[in-house]
Amino acid sequence: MDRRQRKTREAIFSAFIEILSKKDFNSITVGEIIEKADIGRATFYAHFETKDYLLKELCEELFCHLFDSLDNQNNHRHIFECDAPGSIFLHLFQHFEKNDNNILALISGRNNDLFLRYFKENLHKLIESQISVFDFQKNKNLPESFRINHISAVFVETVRWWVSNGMKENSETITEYFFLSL
Amino acid sequence: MDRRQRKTREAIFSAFIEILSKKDFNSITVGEIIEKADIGRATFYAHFETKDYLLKELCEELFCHLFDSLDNQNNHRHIFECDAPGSIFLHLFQHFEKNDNNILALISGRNNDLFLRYFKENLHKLIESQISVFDFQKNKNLPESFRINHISAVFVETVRWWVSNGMKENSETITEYFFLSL
DNA sequence: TTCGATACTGAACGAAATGTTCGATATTCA
DNA sequence: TGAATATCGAACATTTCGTTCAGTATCGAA
Repeated sequence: MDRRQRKTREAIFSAFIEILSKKDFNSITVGEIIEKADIGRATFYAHFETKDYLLKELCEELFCHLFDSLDNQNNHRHIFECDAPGSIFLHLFQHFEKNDNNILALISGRNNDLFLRYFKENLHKLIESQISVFDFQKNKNLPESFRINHISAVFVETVRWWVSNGMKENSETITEYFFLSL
Repeated sequence: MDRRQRKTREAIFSAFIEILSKKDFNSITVGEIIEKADIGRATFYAHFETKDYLLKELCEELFCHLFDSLDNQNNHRHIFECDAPGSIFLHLFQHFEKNDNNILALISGRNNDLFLRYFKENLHKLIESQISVFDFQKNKNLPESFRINHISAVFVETVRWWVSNGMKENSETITEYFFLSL
């Protein structure tokens, strides 16, 4: 990708994130974004069809990054076999703790539902692949699709509670909460 | 309230619900609503300041009704003592099953996040008052605010799963799922 | 370094939606 | 019946949207 394109795209994302942490998504205008990003109006529309697509691409960028980095760690784990099974969830909490990609500004702002929904969708696949970790609650005879939805929902809600309560617990403790509450 | 006001308000709500079940909230215009409700533009704004307030008042109306009717049933229960503790959740599922107030169109449409968030807020209070029902999972030593958030989240997600999977289970079964998954 | 390709600028535009105003009309309820 | 009030509906300024286009700046490959 052209360096100019990268810079513009980055400027738009960055402006958008900053505004998102302060204002409701619906009330944000394209005019605001291009002013803060300091780009021309036509340029914005050359990159993103609408405000909704901008949001979609931002989410994809953020969560693809997040889950890709997990996959890498996962591969390392397979190679060195140094991690406990299920520690992938600890890694997730640690990512939030480190606030990679300013993700905290988004999932703690007033638009957090927007992001947590995307997050949950991505989680679904991860949990499906890790479902064996949760065999301990298999005896309850609940349908598998129910269980997967349940587990990802509980994870997302654990994150929500943690963040909105000031993240006073460390990532190990919150991981424990997550598994205990399942 | 003046009969004219009631009729107008009802027409607006009804039109809004119908449109909500088909379109994304953000893309709905006031023009559409007043056209379907068949009222004058000025009349709409005499009733609701903005589209967001309309949504807010709709939610309040729906969920206040729902929880008020529960309170009544609850009082009956106190009087006759014929129900098992915790059956209040069965009653909730039954309300959805009967599709009171067309609530299903809303929580199964593409805007269900909007309503489920409001629903969860209302649930919070209910669950706080019913927390003794969940003593069985108290031994996990999780903070009470975490537990309350957890329980309401699991309830909401159970409803979401149930509805989006076509409500194949009856309300007794889904109540069982809810309690089993806690 | 050059040069063709491409991305950005910025102003201007029509279209659509917003929220308000106001005089005229219709309805309500006491 | 009559005073109060809700609705109508058209008109209005304002804001936002999404597009167009000619001119300028930047890029990357040769």
